[in-house]
Amino acid sequence: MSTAKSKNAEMPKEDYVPTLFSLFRQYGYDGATLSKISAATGLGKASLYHHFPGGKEDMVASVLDHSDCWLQENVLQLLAGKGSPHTRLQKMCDHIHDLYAGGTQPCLTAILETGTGRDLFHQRIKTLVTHWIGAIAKILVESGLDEAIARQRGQDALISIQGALIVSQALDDASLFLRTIKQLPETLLHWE
Amino acid sequence: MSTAKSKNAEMPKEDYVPTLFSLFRQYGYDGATLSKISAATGLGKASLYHHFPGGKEDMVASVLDHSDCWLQENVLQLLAGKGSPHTRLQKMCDHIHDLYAGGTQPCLTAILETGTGRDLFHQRIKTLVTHWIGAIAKILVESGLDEAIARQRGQDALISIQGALIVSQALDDASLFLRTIKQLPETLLHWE
DNA sequence: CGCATTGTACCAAACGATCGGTTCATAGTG
DNA sequence: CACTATGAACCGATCGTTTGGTACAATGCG
Repeated sequence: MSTAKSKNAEMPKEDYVPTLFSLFRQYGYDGATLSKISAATGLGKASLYHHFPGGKEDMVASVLDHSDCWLQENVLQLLAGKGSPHTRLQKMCDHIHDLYAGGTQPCLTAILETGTGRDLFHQRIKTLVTHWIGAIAKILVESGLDEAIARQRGQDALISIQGALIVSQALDDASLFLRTIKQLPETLLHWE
Repeated sequence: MSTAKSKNAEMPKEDYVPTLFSLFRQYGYDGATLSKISAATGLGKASLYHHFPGGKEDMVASVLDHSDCWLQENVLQLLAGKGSPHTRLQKMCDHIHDLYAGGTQPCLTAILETGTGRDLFHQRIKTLVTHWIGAIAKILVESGLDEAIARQRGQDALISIQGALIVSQALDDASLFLRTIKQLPETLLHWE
């Protein structure tokens, strides 16, 4: 009986990362105050500093570690694996769908590129996005597209995902996002 | 007297809107503190409250008024005007290029959809984006596309613009944004 | 075994700094 | 002079952070 909310359950700090992830993607670095974080995690401020000695910056860093891990498992390994390119891209889109809760949740990296967060995490985000684009471009080359075209389409893939998230949330209409990622594999692999 | 010479020339509050616009698009609602606003405008806090009695929320509202005006002049009137659809879309893209400084500046509406700003301005932003999409869809219908397809492509246009802005800034590479808006008219008008 | 020691997980309270917001005396201009 | 615009000080609230401590389980040792 391990999952129930026991009062004295000792939680390693990884267990709080999903909650932090949800908070930072919603409020951003400046907007996610320690009070909000304390309320959301159920931990006192001081306890937060026990798990994350570096404070708020440390928390975001942990969330970004988790994001790097997500990208590795759900995109990089997947795209480099077995199956037809179309199938692999399809699976990537399924994982993207889950990550953004069907278009109802914003993107962490996008929101961290604003305000104070940008100064602190821009380089990490740049690296993450670069790897993502590179992995898509690679599978497109593998399936026969020209190198330059593949690189452009890798960029276009991220553009579509990020743009669809923003517009979907501006319009309160997730169907926009769903349509975009659904047709993404065909769009990327289309000839000429 | 002419416009130039008075040392303490009275500045109507509209003159500060561009500075506020630049600040809010860069830092967001939570990140743009009154201290930053005071420093950027050269006005003391009291003077800011003289021009904007409603405080920070009032300032953002004025910036959004300005944005509504921009959309009206640079998109809605333009797309409803004379010239071939392609030419009009081209001109719209030129204005978009200027608005976002060639892809080097973030989007105000996107950043206001985060943190505290979302609760305050979501409805206004939703209306603005809806009008933008509608205007693009209308000109596409006018040039012969099916109504449903035109509506989708109007959404796709905003998705591409917003996405390109985000990815360009994540990668420190404005060429991505430039390429996207350059090929936007052809993409929107393409047959089939 | 008994019992002190250590280490972990947690929190209430308070820190100095800064937040958004307000007031007011006065400098500048007509 | 009257009046407007403003700089500067101030307000209570909240910011991120730190201190000092409690509760408890595991360990060391006689």
